[in-house]
Amino acid sequence: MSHTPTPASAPTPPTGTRQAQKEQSRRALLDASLRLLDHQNLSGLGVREVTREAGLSPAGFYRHFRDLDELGVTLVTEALENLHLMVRRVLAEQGEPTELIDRTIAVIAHHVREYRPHIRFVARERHGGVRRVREAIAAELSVFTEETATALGALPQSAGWSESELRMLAGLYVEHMVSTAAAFMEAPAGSRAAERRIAALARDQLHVISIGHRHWLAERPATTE
Amino acid sequence: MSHTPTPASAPTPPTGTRQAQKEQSRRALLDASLRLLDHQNLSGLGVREVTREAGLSPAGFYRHFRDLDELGVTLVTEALENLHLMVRRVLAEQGEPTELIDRTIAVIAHHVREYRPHIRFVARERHGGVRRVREAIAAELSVFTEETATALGALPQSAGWSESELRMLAGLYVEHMVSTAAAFMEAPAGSRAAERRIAALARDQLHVISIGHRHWLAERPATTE
DNA sequence: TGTACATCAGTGAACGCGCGTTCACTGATGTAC
DNA sequence: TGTACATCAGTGAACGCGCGTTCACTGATGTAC
Repeated sequence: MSHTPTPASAPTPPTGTRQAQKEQSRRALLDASLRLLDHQNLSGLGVREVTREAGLSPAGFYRHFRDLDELGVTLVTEALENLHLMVRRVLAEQGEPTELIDRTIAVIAHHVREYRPHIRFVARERHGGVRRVREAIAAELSVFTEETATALGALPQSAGWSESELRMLAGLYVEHMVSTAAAFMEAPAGSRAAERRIAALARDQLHVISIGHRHWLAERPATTE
Repeated sequence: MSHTPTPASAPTPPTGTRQAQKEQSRRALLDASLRLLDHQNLSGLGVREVTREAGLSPAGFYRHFRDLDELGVTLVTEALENLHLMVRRVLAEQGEPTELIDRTIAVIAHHVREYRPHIRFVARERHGGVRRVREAIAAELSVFTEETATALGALPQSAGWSESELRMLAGLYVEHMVSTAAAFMEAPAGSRAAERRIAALARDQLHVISIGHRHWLAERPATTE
């Protein structure tokens, strides 16, 4: 913190180099894993495979992680931080429903473009074979639903809604966001045409939900709650 | 076809026994795989693992399948036939929206209870590591969306809807069915309480969509289509 | 600045193991007469 | 019905291979004086 910046190529290497190099290797392992996970499951990953892709010797792996499960958990955390970022950006939007919907979709599309490997990882492992990972994802999505419910509660069209009704609606929105992100992700990498098609579809679907939102209090079924 | 039924425990074994025994082994391999896939990915399955679970020798596997990919494709086909059955049963329902929604959820819950391993398999591999499997699932879901669109088009509240609007709405319903099935599936195996909670939530969410459906023509955004 | 020692990220070789696949075989099932 | 031969589902042994993990090591980085 209070150190002066280290000059480039000093004759005596500056303090901190070692730690920075270690961090670089760790990052290389994580990035190599994300690359391999593009066409593979977490449970299919191998130590030798990852170190090969990262350019380390197999034994080097153990300077950074006890085993692949530990690396897996690290990836989950990273991926979920990412998802978190996306949801927060969506919820920060303001304005009329129509603008709000368009900006929500734009945020999702941008986020998938920027963090495709992380998003793919979450989609793949959400119902995947590793229980600990599945539960971490479910817990995070449940937090998102709560946050979304709070945000929805602040909108004028939610006046008179109970908390559990808000959570119900939030669940619908979150589920739709997830499946829209998955759709963007499955689209051919650079295809603007596909992206536009998906965005237009998602937009209309969000409008259907939004219209349902507006008329719910007047038309909800009798036995709700 | 024109054979008489074979009497039990004949001194000379009846013709057809051999084929029936082979079929039994094949079934054992498929069932063993489904059991193993309850806590594992398709790409994590092994020939020796499957034959061990099925009670065959490793070499016996090759009398039935060329490799695990072939077995995997067979499982996909079976699971999707199952899903097909479920969707057909949902679409065959008739009546007022409220009844229709309740019966839809009942069909999904029943189907998940009956065919949990198949449903789990589809959920797990939908975004899983095997492209061919992923594409088969996507293609099948797309067929369901078309069928659902046709069924929705026959309802009185869909008068005046374009084909592409019907597909858009059908996509929303199918996506919701899938995520409801996934929710039932993740619930603790026998918990009626959890099932009831999920069903009540799904019911209200379907009502929101249904209300949106009813008001769409009057309130849809200007630039649709 | 220079020197002597400590740390520790990364290496290369070695291990035992379970894997997928092949092979020649066995014996119950099926068929022809 | 009985007999002699054909079929082929399932077996057990064997193979070569890549895996995860360990180990003693090396040499660049860091520290104390």
